[in-house]
Amino acid sequence: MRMENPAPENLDLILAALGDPARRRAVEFLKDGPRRAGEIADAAGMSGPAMSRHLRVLRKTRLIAEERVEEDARIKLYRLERAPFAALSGWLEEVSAFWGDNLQALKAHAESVVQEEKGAGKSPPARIARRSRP
Amino acid sequence: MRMENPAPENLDLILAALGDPARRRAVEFLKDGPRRAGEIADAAGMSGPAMSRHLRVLRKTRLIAEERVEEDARIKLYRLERAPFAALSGWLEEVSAFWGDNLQALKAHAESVVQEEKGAGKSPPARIARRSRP
DNA sequence: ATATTATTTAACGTATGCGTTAAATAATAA
DNA sequence: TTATTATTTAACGCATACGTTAAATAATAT
Repeated sequence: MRMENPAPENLDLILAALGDPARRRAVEFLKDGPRRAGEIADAAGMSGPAMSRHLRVLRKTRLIAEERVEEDARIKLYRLERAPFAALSGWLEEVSAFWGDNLQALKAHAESVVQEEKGAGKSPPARIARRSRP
Repeated sequence: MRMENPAPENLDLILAALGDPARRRAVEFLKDGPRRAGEIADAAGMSGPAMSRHLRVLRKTRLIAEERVEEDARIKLYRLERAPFAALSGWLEEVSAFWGDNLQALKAHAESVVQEEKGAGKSPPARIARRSRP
C-alpha cells in the first residue's frame, strides 16, 4: 500500500502561503523554536493584526500549529508543523527527477547547510517570562 | 570556501512564482520535457496571453529558460532550470532541521516516488512536428 | 467584579495579480 | 513583398491580498 499523499491542490496553498515574504519570515523565525504571536509580529516588523492574518493562513495549510503552555494557560505558542514541508520536499524531488539524479546534490547541499549552522548563535528555545505584576 | 547562495529575497520570488496554480501546472507539464508556449497554455487550459505572462514570471525567477531548436529556428521551447529548485530544496532542508534529522525521511520519500514513477506513462520528450504547409 | 495584557476580528483604503480580447512583433514560407 | 503562424505586449475589468487603526474576545490577576 501507499502512503496517503496530501491532496495536490494543497501544494498550491502551501506554496502560496510560503510565497508571501511576511509569512516566510515568520516560518524562518519559528525555526528557532515555538513563539508567541506578538513575538512573531515584532520579528517580522509589522502590526499584530497583520501578522495574525498571516498566521491564520499558515495555520490553515498546517504549516504551523498552536500549542498551549501548561505553566501559563494564557499563553499560546506557534510552532512549525512537519507534514506540509515534507509534502513540498516530495514534490520538489518529483520535479527534480527531470534532471536525473539530483538526490546526491540535494543531500550534499543539506549537509553543507548543517555544517554552517554548527555554532551559529541560534537563540534559545522560547523561554516564557512569567509576568510579575509591577 | 562556500558556494554562493542565491540571494534570499529570490526565494520569495521563487515561492510566489510557484504559488500560482497555473504556473505550477506549467512546471509540472514541463517535467515531461521542453515544450512550446502554446502547448503549455493548452495544457493549463488558458489563453496564450495569460500563460505568456506566467511564463515571464517563471523566466524572471529562472525556474524556466528558453531554448531554440536548430531544425526550426522559428520554434522556441521552454524547459525547467535546475538552480531555483535546488535553492528551494536547500531552504526546505534548513527549515527541516527544526525536527532533527528528516534527511533520511526525505530520501526515503524521494525514492518511493521514483519507484512509483517507474512505468507511469510519461509522454515522450518533445517531438517537434515540423509543420508541412497544407 | 474590574482591570490588564495578548490576540483576533472588523472595517477601510490601496495596490497588485489574473484572465480576456485586441493589437503589435518575430520569424519564416510562398 | 506579402501572407501565415506563434508569441508577446497593451488595455480593460474584476477580484483578492495586504497593512493599518479601532473594536471585540479571551484569559487571567487583583
